Amino acid sequence: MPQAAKKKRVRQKPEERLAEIIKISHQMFVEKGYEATSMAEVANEIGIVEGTIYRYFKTKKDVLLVVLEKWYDNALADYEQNLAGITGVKNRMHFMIWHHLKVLQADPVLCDLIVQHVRASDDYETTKIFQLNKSYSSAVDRIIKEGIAEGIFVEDAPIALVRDMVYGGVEYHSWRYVSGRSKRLDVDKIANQISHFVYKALLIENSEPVSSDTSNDLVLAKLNTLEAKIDKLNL
Amino acid sequence: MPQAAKKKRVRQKPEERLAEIIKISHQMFVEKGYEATSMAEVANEIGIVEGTIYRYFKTKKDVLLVVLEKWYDNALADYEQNLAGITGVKNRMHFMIWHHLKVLQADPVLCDLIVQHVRASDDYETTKIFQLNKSYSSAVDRIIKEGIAEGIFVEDAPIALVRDMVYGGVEYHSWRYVSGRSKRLDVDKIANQISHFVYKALLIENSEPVSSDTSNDLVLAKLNTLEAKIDKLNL
Amino acid sequence: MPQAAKKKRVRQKPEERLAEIIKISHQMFVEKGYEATSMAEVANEIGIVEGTIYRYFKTKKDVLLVVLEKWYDNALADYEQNLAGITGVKNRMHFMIWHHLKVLQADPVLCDLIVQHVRASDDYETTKIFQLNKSYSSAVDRIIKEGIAEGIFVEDAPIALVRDMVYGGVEYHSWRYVSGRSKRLDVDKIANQISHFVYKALLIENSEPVSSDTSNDLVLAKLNTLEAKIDKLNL
Amino acid sequence: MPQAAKKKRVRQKPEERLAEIIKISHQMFVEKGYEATSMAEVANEIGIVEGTIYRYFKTKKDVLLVVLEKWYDNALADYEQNLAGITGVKNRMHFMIWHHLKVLQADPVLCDLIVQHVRASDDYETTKIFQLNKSYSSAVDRIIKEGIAEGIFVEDAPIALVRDMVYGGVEYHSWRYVSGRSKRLDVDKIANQISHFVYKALLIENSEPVSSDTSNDLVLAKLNTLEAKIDKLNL
DNA sequence: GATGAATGAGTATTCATTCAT
DNA sequence: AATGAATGAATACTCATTCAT
Repeated sequence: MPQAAKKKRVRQKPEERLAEIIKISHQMFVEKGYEATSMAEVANEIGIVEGTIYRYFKTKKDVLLVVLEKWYDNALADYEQNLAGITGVKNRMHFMIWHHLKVLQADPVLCDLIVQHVRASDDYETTKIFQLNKSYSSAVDRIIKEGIAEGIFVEDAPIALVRDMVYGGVEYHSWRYVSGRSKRLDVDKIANQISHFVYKALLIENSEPVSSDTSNDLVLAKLNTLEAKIDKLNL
Repeated sequence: MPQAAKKKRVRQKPEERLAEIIKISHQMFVEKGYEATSMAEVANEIGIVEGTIYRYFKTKKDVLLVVLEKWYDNALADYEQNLAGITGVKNRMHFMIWHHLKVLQADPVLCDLIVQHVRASDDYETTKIFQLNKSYSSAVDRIIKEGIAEGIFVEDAPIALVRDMVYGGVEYHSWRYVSGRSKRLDVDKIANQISHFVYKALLIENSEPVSSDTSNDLVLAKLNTLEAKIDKLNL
Repeated sequence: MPQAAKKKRVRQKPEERLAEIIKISHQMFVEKGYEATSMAEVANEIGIVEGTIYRYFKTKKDVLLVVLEKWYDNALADYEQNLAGITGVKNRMHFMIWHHLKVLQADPVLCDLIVQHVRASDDYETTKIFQLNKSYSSAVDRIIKEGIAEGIFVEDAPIALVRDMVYGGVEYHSWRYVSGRSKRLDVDKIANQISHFVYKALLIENSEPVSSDTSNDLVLAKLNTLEAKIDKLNL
Repeated sequence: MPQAAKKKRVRQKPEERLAEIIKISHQMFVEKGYEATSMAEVANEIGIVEGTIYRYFKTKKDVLLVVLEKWYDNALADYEQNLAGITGVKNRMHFMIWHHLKVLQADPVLCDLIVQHVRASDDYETTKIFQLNKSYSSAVDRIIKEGIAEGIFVEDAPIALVRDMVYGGVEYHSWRYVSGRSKRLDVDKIANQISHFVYKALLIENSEPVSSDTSNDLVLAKLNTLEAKIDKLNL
């Protein structure tokens, strides 16, 4: 078909143009998938021309990378802060899992893009996403170590394995949801189940009741503190 | 002019040709991935022309499907039998997990192909692979139900979730290995860890040494001690 | 997909096999069109193998040619005879047109195949179909010449043109029907219209009333009277 | 190694490139037919690559469609105007037929392409060509109705049939010429013949010298004469 | 800084026909 | 006589990327 009407040429600041490319690419990658999205379509949607995108990005994959980085960065923006504000191993563990589920629920497609196109590539470890992911997943390690330090988790807790089971389980479950195999993704319920499950599995065998309030650990900690103080008083 | 020697027409039994196509495709899919493998390459590798492949398969994706089916079928060939020969919930659970890890360890790339190209497709549920997978994963359900029936697992064990965590965890862990992020895949160790982990998480709290209603007692004991101390102070 | 169950090998007399190939090809050409019908499909439908067809035919086009010949031959089988049994220029003309319409109505697709694949080819004039068609269309010429000889058609009747308009008109009209642009193909009505149209156009201007059966009666009555008188003379 | 000189990237105005593609495609379609013309050949002839064509056209068939539209549009450009300038039913009818013949004579192959590839397709009625053709053939209807209104054509003139015979006849005749079966296409002569033929066939019988209800009378008159002569004999 | 026309290297798939068995 | 496995050449269409303007 012959050409359609010429689009108006809108000149924009580089940062805005860049932001626009990222935004539209993000949208289209999510809607149609990475491979099914052609640069021409992206350009057309923005109202610019393919060549222009290549002034900002060396490669289509670069666009994807930046899109994913931006999104990931944003998704984890307040994660650490929020996590820092939560006390108690169980609470923190619960929040971690809950947060991961939330992220997956909000943007399952992007997660998939990371899995398929970033994590699989050879230079994954050089990407910013790898860094983000590392710091993200390190939280699991920290929390478990906290539990160990507090004496509620077994000393030989298989940290890496727990991480794998938490993330793997969440991803696997979410995938069932994303692919339509599961009807609903009840984030709160699943988060509870998983955290409870993991918590229980890590507990020192006779250290504590598994069920009980999530505040059990807190209570113990407080009690210990209290005891110490009282001891001092007694001296 | 480059070489253009006429290829000798080699006639082969259909089963052999078919097997050959499946074998070479399998290899190349594993080595280069599905998309990066062109039918021309496969044909060339075998020493036939593309058209010949299309006498045996309607479509490239069909080739993939059959390759995966064949492999999967084979991988699960004696699984049920072996599982049937194992007694004890813990042992059975361990075997189930160990077996899955073994399969993934042997052919992680094919697993990936299933995830990426079969599980993702709309007609997944009509594939033989779906059936295989279903019967495969149903083993998890059965084992957990056995545990419940035997009175060692909690009545409200989140079966689906456990399944997700087991498979998800195994896949995630294996993926780290496959992608080279993890050095070794110690199947036995991991199988032990996971099965232990899951087993413990599912145990009825005071039914076995694993759990602990004793923890409650501890708190109570602590509180009693504390109370006594406070009482002393008050004197 | 791998091979399905082997078909039983049925050995047949060459003539039967040939007839079968022609029959099935005929059917499939009509149903799916020439290009859309593959030799493999034809063979499969018969229960034989591609190679076998090529023992009977040199080429796919040869199959088509024979199919069309056989059909055409058959369609015109009793045409000449029937035509010979009809007297009167007008009646003969009407029959000729009516017959052509009937043929087109019965097998419009085959006619189309002739137009598209046979008539268009360079060696058309060497085909049997050309011969058949020639003898077929020569009937038009003969009838018109009869009309001229009888003194009812103008001496300079443009015979070739009439032939073109008759066949062209019929084909064009039928095509509208075949392609669904026209609802019904009322063979009798159209045959009447065309023959009437042509007849009138060819009539010597003041030789005879075109319409009216009433005029016929008058003439007949007159002729009868005349005959009686002549008979009397002969006495 | 054969020549592999890098092609110089020649940039051209879109309209020119488009025109070029249409022009060359037109030529090659005419020379080799639609199916036998590959996009690669067209591109090569122009000196561009296939991909470039696909910047201007979505599909090979689109190219054909535009080629045909352009040509048809052009062919009919001044038809209506010229027709409007001609008075008299007979003259107008003659011009209509003559014009159609002229078009066919000038580009018989393209007509064939329309017949084979456009008119046959399901979405024919959505094409511009359909519109053009419709308005084109409606001229026949109008002219015949004029004749009826003027009282020179029979009231019940089978308009649709006439249209079929005119177009069908012209096409059929032209086809004989195109396919080399007819030596010459004497447009003027044929146009005269057809228009005369049609005109005469449509005339009210005794409205003009052409027709004749008078013919009946003439016969009767002759018969009367004859009778008189016989009567004389009887005396 | 931007444009957008042009590139070029794919890629799956089809099918009439051949020929070794 | 038949088989049917194998051929091989063709073809429309895609798209990330480049570069002349």
